[in-house]
Amino acid sequence: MHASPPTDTAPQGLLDGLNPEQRAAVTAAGSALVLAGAGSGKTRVLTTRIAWLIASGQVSPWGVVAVTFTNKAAREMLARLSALLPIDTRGMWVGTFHGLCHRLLRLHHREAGLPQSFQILDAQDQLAAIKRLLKALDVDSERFEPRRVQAFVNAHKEAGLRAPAVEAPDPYSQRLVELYAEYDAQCQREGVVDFAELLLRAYELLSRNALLREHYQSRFRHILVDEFQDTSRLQYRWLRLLMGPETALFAVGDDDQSIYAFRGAHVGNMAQFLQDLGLAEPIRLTQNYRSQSNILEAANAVIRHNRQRLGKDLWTTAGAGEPIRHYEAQDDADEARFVVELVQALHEDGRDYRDIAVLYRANAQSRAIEHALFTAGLPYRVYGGLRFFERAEIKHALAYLRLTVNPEDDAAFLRVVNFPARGVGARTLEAIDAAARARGTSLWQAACAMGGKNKGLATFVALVEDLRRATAELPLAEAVQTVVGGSGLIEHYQSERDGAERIDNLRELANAAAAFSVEADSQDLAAFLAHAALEAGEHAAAAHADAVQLMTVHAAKGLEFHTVIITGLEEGLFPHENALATEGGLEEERRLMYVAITRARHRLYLTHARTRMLHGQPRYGLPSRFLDEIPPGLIQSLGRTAAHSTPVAAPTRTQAYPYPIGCRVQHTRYGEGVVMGYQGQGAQAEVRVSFPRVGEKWFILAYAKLSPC
DNA sequence: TTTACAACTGTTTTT
DNA sequence: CAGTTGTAAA
Repeated sequence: MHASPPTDTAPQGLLDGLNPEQRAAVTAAGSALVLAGAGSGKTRVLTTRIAWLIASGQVSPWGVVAVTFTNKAAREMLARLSALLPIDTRGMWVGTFHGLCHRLLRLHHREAGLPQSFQILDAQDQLAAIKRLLKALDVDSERFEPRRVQAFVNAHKEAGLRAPAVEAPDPYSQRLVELYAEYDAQCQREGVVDFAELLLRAYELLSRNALLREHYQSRFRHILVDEFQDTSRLQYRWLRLLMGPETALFAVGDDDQSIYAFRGAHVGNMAQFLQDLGLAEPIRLTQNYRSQSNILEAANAVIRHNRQRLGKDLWTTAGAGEPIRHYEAQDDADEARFVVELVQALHEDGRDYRDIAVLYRANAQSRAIEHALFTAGLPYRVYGGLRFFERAEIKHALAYLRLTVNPEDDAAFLRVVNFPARGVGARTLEAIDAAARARGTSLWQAACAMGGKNKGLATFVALVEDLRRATAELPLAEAVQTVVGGSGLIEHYQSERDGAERIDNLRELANAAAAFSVEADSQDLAAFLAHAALEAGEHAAAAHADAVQLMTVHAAKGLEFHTVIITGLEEGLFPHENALATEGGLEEERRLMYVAITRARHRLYLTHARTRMLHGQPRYGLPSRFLDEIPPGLIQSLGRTAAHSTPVAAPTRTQAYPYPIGCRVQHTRYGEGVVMGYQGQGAQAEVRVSFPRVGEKWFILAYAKLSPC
């Protein structure tokens, strides 16, 4: 069980190639805080330290906890670790906060007051559960918007507060607190747990159960945390609970990359940590191994505008590199066209598509760029958006699966009791609900009791029982296949216009289950369902294909690319207007910009559009202040002409429309109006005109008798 | 009960 | 503009 005694050579070899600061961090005795700038080799330090601790016999793999922020980072850490050391990493506690808390709760579900096969609600499920609750309690969902209730519940759980502990100064908050309590009661009844609950429940489990706490405290000798600046107060308190007198906490973070305050991240944890453990100074890693110095200087210059920081400047031995290039686009379509032409030009120079990332502040911005790349025939891959396990058809299939594990799962029941439609409508549902309420049972039990009354309902009950029986003894992948096949979902989507992709996804679900059972060495359906909720599924198609990478700045954190294009640099968009209204919002937006810039190794392009379509309306934005914060000497401006001098004519290029947007035109019937936009090509092309009295109208360009004024 | 369509509304970032 | 919600008709 214990690691072999230290050998002189093995641990030393691990330190080869590290700079003095990195080495100090890896070998630090006891607890330490590492302030690791972007591209300073933070992940390497973290994994090397674990390897070094194990190889030098200071700890066994069994005594290590490593917490990361994303599943991807956890996987990467395990992969690097097993490359450094010949150990079996499967028993190690490496994962996200949510993943580790989930593990803890599964192991000790009884002590945590949860049923053995408790299920996890993702954000979508949680919202649905709240809507259902509001309806059941007959709450005016205009006054108590479901999203707001959800935010209220999550914010307080993340602060470690249960409903009775929440202060409610006014009647409105009082009602919210009541709803919080009701929501928790409903979850408890149904045996489900939301994301925030995973953390809070795990925290409470350890804080209330001294025996359990002491067990883990003496077991875990080294706790390592990645992206420490993104931990919440509760997460930090959880870590502290896990620490015994002999436990060392090694936290790596960068306050300049703290971009999740909106979700409860508390940068103050870094200072708190120093204070709690009596540490004087963090270990600073400031040498950057990623970017050319022009890029680094731009990043340093931007982040220097923030007041709230621990302070550090990145440096590099790399050369200045190319200037940063800035393009001012006419509108979002022009911006997208610039991206297309740039990608084509870079590719002709021999650059792989996968080396190029297009970043944006908000997901909605991807559409225009995707459209342009698609029509130009360029390969691209979009990160984020709807993930595999979040797709409606997958959630339906998962609901059937959940019912085979636990038919009392009301949320799953409601999701599929009438999907595909089998004649169980609102009325029947009301009756089931009333019966369940009267007898204090789950919807499923009520449905079973009144089975014969409604033919569709009886079919459904029989179906779920059949599936349950049929899958009881099957290995995971086959069970999934059986349920998907028996659910009738495939037949349903076959009759739908664009159901083909959905059917493909349903088939893919069985593959995902097979992959899971190999990877996790488990045939447990409940575990697979938890995996689906916790890891919404990167596993999208062709991760390794050569394609331009499209993602939000948030999603780009931790990644790096040869070339980065940051789009939408307009006031109101980046920095986002909503952020400007909140305390400290601007500084967080600036950190976001800092993260975006530091993703680039060699080339950085910045674009902004003078007008951008938003909610179907044009919007005018001034260039982002972040552009002004970059020293002018580092930036080269690309004029419109320069961009268009690229010989490749993008096939996306909007055809010549007769009147520019904003042009005043005369219509024979409605009089004078203003051209707002166009749609379609050739003979079907339509024009949208806004008239003072009648509002906006669409006309077929070829027929509308318009003349310029 | 289901379907079709009109009206309305809201849009930051996510484990 | 798109996704959701509500109302009317089949």
